[in-house]
Amino acid sequence: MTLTKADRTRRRILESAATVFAAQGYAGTSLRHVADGAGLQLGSLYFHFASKDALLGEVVTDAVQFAEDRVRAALEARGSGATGRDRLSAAIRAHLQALHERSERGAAVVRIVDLPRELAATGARRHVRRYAQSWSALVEAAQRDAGLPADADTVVVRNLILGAMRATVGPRQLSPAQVDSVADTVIALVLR
Amino acid sequence: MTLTKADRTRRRILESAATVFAAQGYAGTSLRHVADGAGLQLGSLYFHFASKDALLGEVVTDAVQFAEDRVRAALEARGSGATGRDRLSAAIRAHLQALHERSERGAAVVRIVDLPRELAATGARRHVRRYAQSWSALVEAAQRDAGLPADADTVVVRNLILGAMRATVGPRQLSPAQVDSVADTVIALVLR
Amino acid sequence: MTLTKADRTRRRILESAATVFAAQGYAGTSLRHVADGAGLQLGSLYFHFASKDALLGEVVTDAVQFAEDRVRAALEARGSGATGRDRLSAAIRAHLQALHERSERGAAVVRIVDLPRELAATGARRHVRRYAQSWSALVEAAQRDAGLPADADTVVVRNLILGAMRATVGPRQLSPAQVDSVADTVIALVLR
Amino acid sequence: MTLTKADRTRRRILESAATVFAAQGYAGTSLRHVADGAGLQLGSLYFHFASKDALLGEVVTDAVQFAEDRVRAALEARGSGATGRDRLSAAIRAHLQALHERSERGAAVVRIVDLPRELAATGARRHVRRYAQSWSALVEAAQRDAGLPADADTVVVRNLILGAMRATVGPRQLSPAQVDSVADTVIALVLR
DNA sequence: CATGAATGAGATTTCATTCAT
DNA sequence: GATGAATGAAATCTCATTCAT
Repeated sequence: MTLTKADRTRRRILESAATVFAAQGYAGTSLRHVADGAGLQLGSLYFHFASKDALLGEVVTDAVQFAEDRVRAALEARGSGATGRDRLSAAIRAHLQALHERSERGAAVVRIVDLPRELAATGARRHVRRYAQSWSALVEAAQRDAGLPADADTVVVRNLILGAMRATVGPRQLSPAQVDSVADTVIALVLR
Repeated sequence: MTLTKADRTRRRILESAATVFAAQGYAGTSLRHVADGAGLQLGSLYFHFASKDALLGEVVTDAVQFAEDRVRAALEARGSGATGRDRLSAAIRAHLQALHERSERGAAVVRIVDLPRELAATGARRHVRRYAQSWSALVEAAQRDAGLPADADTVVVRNLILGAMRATVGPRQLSPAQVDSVADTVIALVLR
Repeated sequence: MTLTKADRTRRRILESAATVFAAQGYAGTSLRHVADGAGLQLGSLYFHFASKDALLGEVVTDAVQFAEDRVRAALEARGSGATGRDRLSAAIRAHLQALHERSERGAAVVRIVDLPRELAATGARRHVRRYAQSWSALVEAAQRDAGLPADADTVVVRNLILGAMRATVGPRQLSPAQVDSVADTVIALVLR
Repeated sequence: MTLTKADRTRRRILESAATVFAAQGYAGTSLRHVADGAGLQLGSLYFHFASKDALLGEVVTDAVQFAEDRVRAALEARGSGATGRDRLSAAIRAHLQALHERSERGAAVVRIVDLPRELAATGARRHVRRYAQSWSALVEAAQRDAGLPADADTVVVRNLILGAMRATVGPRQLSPAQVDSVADTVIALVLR
């Protein structure tokens, strides 16, 4: 197999860290807790990640890429002829699904995106920014479509939509059906 | 008048704590930092508050009451004849204004409301819940008005709207004019 | 009394630290060991010193000042008419006595003066340099006196003499009589 | 020839260790640093040395033998008819040259000889003691010659001379010409 | 009311050491 | 012979909390 032992351990650490970061925030996360979740001793984390900051950076990068992949796939499924409204609607559903996926992947984005202090030194910011920009494009297209208010600031609208979706993640996990229903509501609310 | 020295110190601590909690989150806040901000020694905090948790509880209670007051005042200004749409629109503007007020009062709600773990033992939860319920009522009325999608779950819609507004608070303080403009956008987005 | 509780604790920490630094070197010194020697809990050190580096800085400053005082007193006792030979001879005896004084004061200079890496940020370097310069002056005067080889580099000679004296400090404490005898030998060796 | 691969690796480790031990002291030396210097992975050290202590023991033994060889060669070059003064003078120059040789061999003796704690279990102490005794013999002969004060304790004088020379090793490497000049000064100072 | 001093638990990080491969 | 992966203990430092003054 092409997945080394280290690769598998790294992934276990990333998943444990994503869960704990999402639940407790950066400062509230203890690496001992992360290590426990990964079935490792505390010191062993440092074989795989240089510091808590570096670990956060990789978790965020990973989570953003995950959401990005889901959104891209959803848009590709719509085909190139779709309207701005349709595309935004598909993206909303995909983003929500990613957010509510098993906490080890999706939810981490939620809480951490607004903790930029610790991300300073890492490369994760680039990924976050790129993902945000792809949402700006989606919003702009929908504004041209009259799916969204045309005279509002695109960035503000984008942040409102992302913020609304972020607020749907709570302590309890939602079933896929519930996620779908929430997606319907978001779409009904913003894409009248 | 009847404001004792202790009362004034208490208020200074609450303001300092609100600022630091909002900026750094609960776990990221050190009481030394709070004490510095209040011009006190670390040990002196404990004369006024029993613990960090208790301090958080009071900050949240205080901040929620502050927002509640603003929203109530805005609604009263509309008079009792206003439509559901109008009332929700006024509440959105007032809530946003409270959120972006001087950090010592408003912003604290933002980051902390979604840290229910630490609030467990305090009375603050009651206030948060009561405020949320008053928003449910506003949303429901607007749904009856056809200002909002009538067939969506009221609680979900309420959380989406509050979440969108919460996402407007960032590291940089907004001017009153900017807050007004953001309020226009939120209203345009959800109350088409 | 004019010595606060904190002052007394600080001194206990400095003495414990001087002993341990001298015996184990900087890297080999654990602050837990220092705290034990001072009869404190580990964490309590940080009320008095900001970091291990800062503690080292104060220990070195303290030890250098101690040796400086002894040498100055000895020179003053000789009076202003003394020859360069006499003055250097008195300084050697005083320096050795300071070095072999209770380990909590003197010996620390010994091992630590040649660990300049850690002293970088502290003000201790200034003291060390000043003390070294006063020795240069003593050596130079003795060279003019023909007490020491006149054509040798003053700084090199100074370092040889200080190095020779430093080598007299070992794991076992010397009695004052032994220190005196060692001083006689040093003087006989370098001030023929 | 008969130098196996393991032998060559061992030597690389010893050289790296000598450099790092000399620069950072025993406690300040991390085996990862040593391994890096030898172009190996950390774990591989343990194939060649049983522990950090054992490695130190071999480094010290090696360094002492190196100095011993130099001194013996210098004495043999003087021939058997040389005076005690001449022999001591030659030994001083040779010892200094060994001390300032490439750091991988010489300098290690310097800092480590006075860390007897860690050497306890190893055979290195024997070598250090033997080398020190050969210096005692040199000093004693020079005392009989009237090259050194005759009534001083031989061991004390020996330690002063070795200590003075040790103090010449600093962070910066000296050129052979500088070493020669320092040797001249040491000889002028102690062998008037 | 407030401070100064101390505590003890917990945080991140480093490091010597082990062992299967 | 050497590496990769993990361990466990110890290091420095932070912090909520206590309590005598």
